[in-house]
Amino acid sequence: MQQKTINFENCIDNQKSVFAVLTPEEKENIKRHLICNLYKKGEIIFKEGDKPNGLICLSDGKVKVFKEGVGGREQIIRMAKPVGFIGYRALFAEEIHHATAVAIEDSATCLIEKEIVYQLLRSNPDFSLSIIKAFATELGFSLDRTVTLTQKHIRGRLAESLVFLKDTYGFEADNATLKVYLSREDIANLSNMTTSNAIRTLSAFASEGVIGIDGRKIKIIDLAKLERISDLG
Amino acid sequence: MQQKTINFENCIDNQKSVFAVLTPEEKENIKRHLICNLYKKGEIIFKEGDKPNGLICLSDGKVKVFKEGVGGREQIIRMAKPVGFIGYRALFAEEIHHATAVAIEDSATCLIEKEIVYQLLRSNPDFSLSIIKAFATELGFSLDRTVTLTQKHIRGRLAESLVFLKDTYGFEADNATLKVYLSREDIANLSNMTTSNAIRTLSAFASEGVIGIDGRKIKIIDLAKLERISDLG
DNA sequence: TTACTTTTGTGCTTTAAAACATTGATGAAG
DNA sequence: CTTCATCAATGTTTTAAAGCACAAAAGTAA
Repeated sequence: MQQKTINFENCIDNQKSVFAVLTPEEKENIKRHLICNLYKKGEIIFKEGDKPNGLICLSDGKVKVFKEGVGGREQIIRMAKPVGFIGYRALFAEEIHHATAVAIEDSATCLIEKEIVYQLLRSNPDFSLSIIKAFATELGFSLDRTVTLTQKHIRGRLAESLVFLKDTYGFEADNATLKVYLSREDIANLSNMTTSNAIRTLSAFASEGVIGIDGRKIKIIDLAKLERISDLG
Repeated sequence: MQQKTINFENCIDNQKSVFAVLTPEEKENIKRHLICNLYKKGEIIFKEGDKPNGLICLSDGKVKVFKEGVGGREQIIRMAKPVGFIGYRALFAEEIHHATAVAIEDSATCLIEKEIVYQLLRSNPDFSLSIIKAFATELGFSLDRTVTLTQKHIRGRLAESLVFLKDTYGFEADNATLKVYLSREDIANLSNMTTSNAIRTLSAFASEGVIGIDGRKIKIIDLAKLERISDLG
């Protein structure tokens, strides 16, 4: 257990989340029942086969969610940031988890029990509507991704991943360095390629002046060119 | 316009659909407002960029839904059968369509206007819940598919597609012939491969005695073996 | 029918990406 | 500081799948 102070309530009060449509009373009720957890970098939050027992909100940190594929090869299907949710698909499908969530840096989560979530869905139509919209949007991303992961070539896929990481986590203060530090293997698993190819292609991008590399620090030097590589496929 | 008589109400009364939770009055109200359409084989029902104006139910026929990828290559993301819905993702995400739906045989659809759908979502929590569950399940399929399409080899992907077609459309009276007749190109677009490779691999399966081919008629001879090929990747 | 287009089937070539092997960094643990 | 382990980098080989070219078959329309 860490000593760091985390504002767990940020999950509920965030104006962009599905909770924005809740009444103050509903929010208070959730807050009273939050079950919060801390995870160290590398720790598993849930894994394939686990039964979901509530809606997990990532309050602080970063999390990768991946599926095991053929021969144990993992495909990263989501990168979560605060304040976002993880594991909700299995919860609402009433299935066991089909993916594994691992903290890629020290992280904090809050869990809202299943019963409370369903109670809200039944009592607040706006909440249901925002969940439906969130799922429909997410499904759109997933389908887009299926097409790009299968059709783009290595350079296109890697470029797309880098742009995706930028969009998700943004830049450090220098306005160029990606605010997320992944291993080459994770970058490969996100982009559907082998680790060697991720390394090779990152080097290629660096020597072309599109990005800068310093260990796990990746600096985007020419975003327009990176986007062009991504779009060309 | 065809003369064939279609029972359009099957969309609403189907016990397995999301409408099963509606009251008789709600169902009657929908039925009064149904907008029905007939499409000939090959006709477009909606295309990428169109604005959805309601929930489309496929009442009769078969429909493929695909996205245009790199270089215009199409990836089939859904195969719809009666009684199922198409185009609902864009509707609920409040986006334009990100995919195109084409009838692969003469088909009939009913459209439930957007306003009526949203009115139901607001008034009937069970309806919302079943929509949420449907989306969560669908997202699960999509994520599974992303992994198999990217990680399995050609034989595995094709075998998976054939099993998928069997699960979706079932068999003819002989209990072996797939009850759907796709071009080799469509089979390829479903399985993320080129047409030549689909043809080649189908021939290979046939000569191995796993399937039988007679034009577009595909007979599954050894389902267990086909599933094994699919699982091995 | 005939002509024309589309679809299917094959063989051959090329290429992108995986697999493998090895070495050099980097970093944590004793 | 040294040792061990993980991670990154790079070159080489192998292979799966795409690309291409062409011929045969099957639909489709005039």
